[in-house]
Amino acid sequence: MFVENGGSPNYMEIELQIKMNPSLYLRDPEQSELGKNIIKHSIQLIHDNGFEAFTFKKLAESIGTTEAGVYRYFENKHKLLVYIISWYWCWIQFQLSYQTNNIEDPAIKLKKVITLLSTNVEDDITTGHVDEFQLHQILIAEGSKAYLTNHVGKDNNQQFFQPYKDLCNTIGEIILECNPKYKYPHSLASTIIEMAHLQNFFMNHLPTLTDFSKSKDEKEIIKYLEELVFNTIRI
Amino acid sequence: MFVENGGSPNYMEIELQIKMNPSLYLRDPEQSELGKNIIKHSIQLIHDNGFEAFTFKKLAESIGTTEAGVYRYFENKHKLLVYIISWYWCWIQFQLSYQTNNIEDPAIKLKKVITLLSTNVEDDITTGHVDEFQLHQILIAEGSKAYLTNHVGKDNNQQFFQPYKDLCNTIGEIILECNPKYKYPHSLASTIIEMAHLQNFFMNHLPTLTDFSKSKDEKEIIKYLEELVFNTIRI
DNA sequence: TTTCAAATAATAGTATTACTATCTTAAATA
DNA sequence: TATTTAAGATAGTAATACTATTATTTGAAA
Repeated sequence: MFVENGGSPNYMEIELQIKMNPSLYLRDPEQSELGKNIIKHSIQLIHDNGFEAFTFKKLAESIGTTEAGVYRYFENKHKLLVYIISWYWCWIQFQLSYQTNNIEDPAIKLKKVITLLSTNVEDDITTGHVDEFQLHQILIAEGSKAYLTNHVGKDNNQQFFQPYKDLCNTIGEIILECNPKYKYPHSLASTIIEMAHLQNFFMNHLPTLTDFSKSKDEKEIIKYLEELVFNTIRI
Repeated sequence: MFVENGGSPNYMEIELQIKMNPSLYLRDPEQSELGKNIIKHSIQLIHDNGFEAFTFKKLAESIGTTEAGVYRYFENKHKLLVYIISWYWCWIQFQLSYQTNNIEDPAIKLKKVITLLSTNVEDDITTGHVDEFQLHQILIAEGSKAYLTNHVGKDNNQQFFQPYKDLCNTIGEIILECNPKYKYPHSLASTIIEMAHLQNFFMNHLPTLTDFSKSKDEKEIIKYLEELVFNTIRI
C-alpha cells in the first residue's frame, strides 16, 4: 500500500491509492475509468441489494457497459467481493497506523482500534470512487462471505486474505504491548474485528441477540467490546 | 420441542423429535420417508460441498427423486438451510437443558455451555436421519448465511430465528446468574455462540487469525472463551 | 505519420440454476 | 369402493454465470 499523487488535474491534492493483490483481478480496475466505475457501482449495488442479488449483468447496466466488459476486469463476482473487502482492510490498516501514530500508551491504541472498527466511518474524499460508508456497511453484512466458502483454502493460498491477516497481526501486537503475557492475541484480535461488525448487524436486524436494541448506538458496542477486551487481558 | 415415542417398531426406543416452525416448509419433512431423506441428504451434500454448490437438482439425484419432489417440501434452498440450522439450535437447547439439569453452580453451567458449543459432537443415535457431527460442521461454515441476507427482516418477522434467540436468552440468563449486574448478557451470549464456531473455522482454514494453529485442538478454543467470558463478568 | 497493440463495445450463444406447471400413478383413508 | 393425497415423470421458462467472436476506438512506439 502506498500514498501517491494520483495524477489528478488538481495538482496539490493527495490521492490515496491502495495496491491490491493482482490475482484478484484480470485487469487492474484502478487503471481506467471503466475499472473505477466497476468498483464504484459494485459497492453501490451490493450495499443496496446485498451480494446474493448482485449480478454482473445488473452491474453492467448500472455502469452503461456490457457484461463482457465487466468480465474483462473480474473473473467472477466472488473475486470482486474479495477485492473490495481486501481494499477495505487495507484502508482500515492505513487509518489505524495514521490514527495511532505518535500514541505511546498501547491501551489508548487498543481503544482506537475498537472505535475505528465499530464506528460507521464517513466517506473519505481522498479515495474518489470508493464510498467508505457503504463499504463499512458491506463489511458488516457480507464480510464473512469472503472466506466462508468451500474454496477458502485455495483462496488463502493465493493470499486473498492477506490484508485481513495483516490487520489481525497489527492488532495482536498492540494487545501484546498491553500485556506481553496474554496467550491469545490473534484470536482476541479476530474476535474484536468480527464482533464489532456482528454486534452491529444484530443490533440493527436481530436486536434481541444484543443489549443495544433500545439505543441502537455504536457507542454501546464500543463499551461492550472495551470491557470484554480489557478485562480479559487484565488491565 | 418435545420428546416422544416416534412410532418405531422397536417399542422401547425413545426418539427425539423437534417441532419446527411450519413457515419454514411446505410439507413437514418429519412426516414421510421422502421428507426425512431430504433432510438427511441435504446435510450430507451441504457438508461435503458447501451451501453455494448445493442445488435441489443435485439433492434430488442423490435421493433418487425429482427436483419437483423436493420443491413440494421446501420453497427454496435458503429455507431448507434455515430449517436444518434451526433444527440444530433446538437440539443444542435440548442438550443444554439436559446437561445442566441438576447443576446448581451457574459458573459450571456456563462452562458446560462453552464446551457444548465448541465441541464437535458425536452423532446422536436418537435422531435417526440427522447426523449431528456434520450438522455442527455446517453450522461452523454456513451458520451465519441463515441471517446475513437482505431479507433478514422478513425472515425474522416470520420467527425463523426463534430457536437461536431462545438459546441466546437461555445463555444470557445463566450469565446473569453468575453476575446479576453484568450489563451485556445477550451480546456476550451471541459472542460465545458465534466465536465458538468462528474460531474453529479460523483454526482449521485461516490459522494465523488464531493462536490454536499448532494444536488445532478445540480444547484451546474452550480455554480462550472461558478466560474471555469469566474475566469480563468478573468471577 | 504510420503502425500496431491494447481496450472497449456489440452481439451471440451455452450450461446451469431456480423455479412452475401438468399429468399420471400409487398408496392410504373414509 | 370411491376419494383424497403423495409421489413420480416430464416439460418448460426466466435468469444467472459465464465464453467467444468481431468490429471499433485509442494511444503509444517505430
